[in-house]
Amino acid sequence: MKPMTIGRLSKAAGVKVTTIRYYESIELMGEPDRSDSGQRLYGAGSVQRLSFIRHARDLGFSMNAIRELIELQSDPGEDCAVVERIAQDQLKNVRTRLKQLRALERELKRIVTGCDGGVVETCEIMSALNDHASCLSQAHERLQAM
Amino acid sequence: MKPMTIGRLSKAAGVKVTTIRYYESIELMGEPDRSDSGQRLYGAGSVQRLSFIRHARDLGFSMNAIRELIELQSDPGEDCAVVERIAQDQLKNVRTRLKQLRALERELKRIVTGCDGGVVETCEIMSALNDHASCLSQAHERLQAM
DNA sequence: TCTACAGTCTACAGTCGCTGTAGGGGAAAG
DNA sequence: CTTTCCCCTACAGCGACTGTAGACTGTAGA
Repeated sequence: MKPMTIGRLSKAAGVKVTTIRYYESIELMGEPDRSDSGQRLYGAGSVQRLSFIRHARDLGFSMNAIRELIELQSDPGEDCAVVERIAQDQLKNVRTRLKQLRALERELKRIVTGCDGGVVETCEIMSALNDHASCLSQAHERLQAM
Repeated sequence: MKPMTIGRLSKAAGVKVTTIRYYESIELMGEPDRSDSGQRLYGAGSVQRLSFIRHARDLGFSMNAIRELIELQSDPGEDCAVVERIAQDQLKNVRTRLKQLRALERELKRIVTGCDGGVVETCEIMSALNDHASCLSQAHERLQAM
């Protein structure tokens, strides 16, 4: 039950010290108590919250989504349809991204396979990059991070 | 054969004006000629180079990889093994990411399916985020953009 | 008690690949 | 000539952190 320093919290929750301070700065974590010398002191609740954040990040949720989820957590009586909506949205994002990446993989494989040695001038990969209006770019599906 | 302004180049290559200027600033495009009033003037070669960059970006290559590829282009006699290596690396990146995303999708689907209405307090999604040391986080495969 | 070293603090810059904004000047069309 | 668009520079901002600098604190061994 004794409070822990940021380093111990970091180990307990598997989140880097700098990241914890960052979460505090964007108000995802509340301001912790401080020791006389100004060091942050955390209780067990902080481990719980950080773990929650980490799990959600592991599942690809954005910070905004996580913020929403945390707010919902403090409203335990609320209908969980909102939670489900957020999770469904995330699942949709992942599936969209999967589709893009699969197209990417096909195209890259095709291009790489076309190369059978030689010099840069005649390299099929280079030609593909130069000339080929690939299905990807035609579809205007620019690669973007999630 | 007459030179074009940045706006025309933008349309010809399918790359935004601001992005072209950005590419110039990071020295991916050389400095173009200028009109008397200081407007950038481009020739056909610039369309070619921008298309190259765009195709490569569409395939998810990083700017650094593209920079390497462009340097290789000006060395047409070089062995294209380097080109192949870069492309293979990219394919490997894509496949790694695909694996991560597929794991993500499975996990998200599992979690979402567990929720069958009710209030936030008892919501299975929330419990999963709170308590579940998911296979994803165990594997320390943090989601990261490509 | 001294010393060494690990941990903590703040504040700010950098990452990537752009995008957006502010505040101006120049060029083409009616 | 006026309107409307295009172009210019310079800089801030995005997301989700990470890294750096320089100072202070806490702890363990000699």
